Amino acid sequence: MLDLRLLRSDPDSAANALAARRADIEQFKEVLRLDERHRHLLRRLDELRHEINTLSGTVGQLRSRGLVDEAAKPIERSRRLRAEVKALSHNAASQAETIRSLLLQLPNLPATECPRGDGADANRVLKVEGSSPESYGDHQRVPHWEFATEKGWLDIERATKLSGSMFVLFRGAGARLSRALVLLALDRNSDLYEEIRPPTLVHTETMVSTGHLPKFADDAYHLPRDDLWAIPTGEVPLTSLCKDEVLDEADLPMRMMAHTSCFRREAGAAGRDTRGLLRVHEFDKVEILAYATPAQAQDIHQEILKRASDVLEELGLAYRVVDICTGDLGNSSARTFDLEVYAPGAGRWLECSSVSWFSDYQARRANVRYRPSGGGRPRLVHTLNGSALAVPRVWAALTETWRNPDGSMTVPPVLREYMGGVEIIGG
RNA sequence: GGAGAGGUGGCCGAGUCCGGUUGAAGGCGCUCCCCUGCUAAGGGAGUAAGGGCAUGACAGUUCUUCGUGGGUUCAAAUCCCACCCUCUCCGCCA
Repeated sequence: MLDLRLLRSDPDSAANALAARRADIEQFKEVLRLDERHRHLLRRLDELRHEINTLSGTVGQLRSRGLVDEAAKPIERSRRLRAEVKALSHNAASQAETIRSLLLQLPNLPATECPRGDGADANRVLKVEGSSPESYGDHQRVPHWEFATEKGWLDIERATKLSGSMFVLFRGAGARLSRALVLLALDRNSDLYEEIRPPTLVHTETMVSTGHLPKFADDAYHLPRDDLWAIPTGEVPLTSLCKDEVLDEADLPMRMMAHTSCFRREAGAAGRDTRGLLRVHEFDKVEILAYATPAQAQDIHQEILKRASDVLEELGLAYRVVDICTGDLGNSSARTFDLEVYAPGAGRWLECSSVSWFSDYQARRANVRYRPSGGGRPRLVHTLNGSALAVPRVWAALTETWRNPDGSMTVPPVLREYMGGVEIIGG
């Protein structure tokens, strides 16, 4: 959520920033208009309440001195004022609600460094690491959905039988490989990031805090009977972990990681990227996330990016870093670097991590604050996160990249300790 | 799911029966100052959040908030209703 006072004090730059990401400017202007009226009403209410408070003080004093008759007049006046307050405060409350719901729909302001542009075409590739797409052998250019099923590592047909299309099932060495990737990602970050195993079902409010609701309700699974939502990412519970808390500045940055299932309805994506593991409804992911002071935020952003890309490097995968432009930025983000891993069999770059800086947009919704070391008012933290490793797409790129001419797969050295020391699978 | 107890400021904890100068005693923590050669101990002062108005800044002023929402009243932490959450016991269950 954006800071209303900031919008008020500099509406033009806010409007420009929002326009850069193609947000609804009319909605933004409506917020400002309503806010103006709302504040006017608040002022009037304050005056009325002040008078009521004064009058009841008077009544109390008169009565304590036994002057009951003298109290009749202020009581009568106060009673009339109360009626007025009731009527007006009803209006004020509904105004505030409208303002909030409009505000919740407005996306974050993109960072000034964020490349301008209307869509994915304007995203900027910052760097490319590892083998070039042309350098792979024919044996690596086989898509995973062809050989992995054959090898018994992946069983999409049966997963579909259980849960429908776009659900997948790993088995045998494939399942173990999935688990190995999770363990690797956790181990590589356990030096600084506290491991957390959060709930995967959360309240509506928790989903609102990260910005996944109210705008993107269609993308998430909802259990109406208990009004719980299946998290689309570990970012959701981690961001709200310290909801309504005031942290000490000395505790920042506060780093956390979580391995969870992630659930996505992928509404509107039906028929797109549906082969194999390219786009699935449920997947495992290790998320890393930090609360930081505004001053620490940029360093942490780079730190998360480095950690996420280091794992890909260790796995011997080619990847690139993409600086997401304003028009393609996620709703809550001020700046995002996507990591895309190259899958030679699928023949394309697969987005496997979005490393984002949310400024105070999520923290304002979740109300996560810190008290500055020098004292003073609590301030909102900044939130940052990224996938340390999202299993399916990395699994896909990995099995394709490390595929041998005989159809077996060499287990990358870093994964062997998690694979029972095995060097080759499917031989 | 049943019975009981409880939800108060950064934390602990009074106040709730008998509504009024209590935004809230006391303590802890924290900040500043004093004292002590250092440390330990001691003394003093300050210290909730959010919003409106106003301001160059500091100060100021006012409103709201004692789990949440509603009600009664001139006046609610305190009375009434509903709901949520926590704890203990019982039941059920991996």
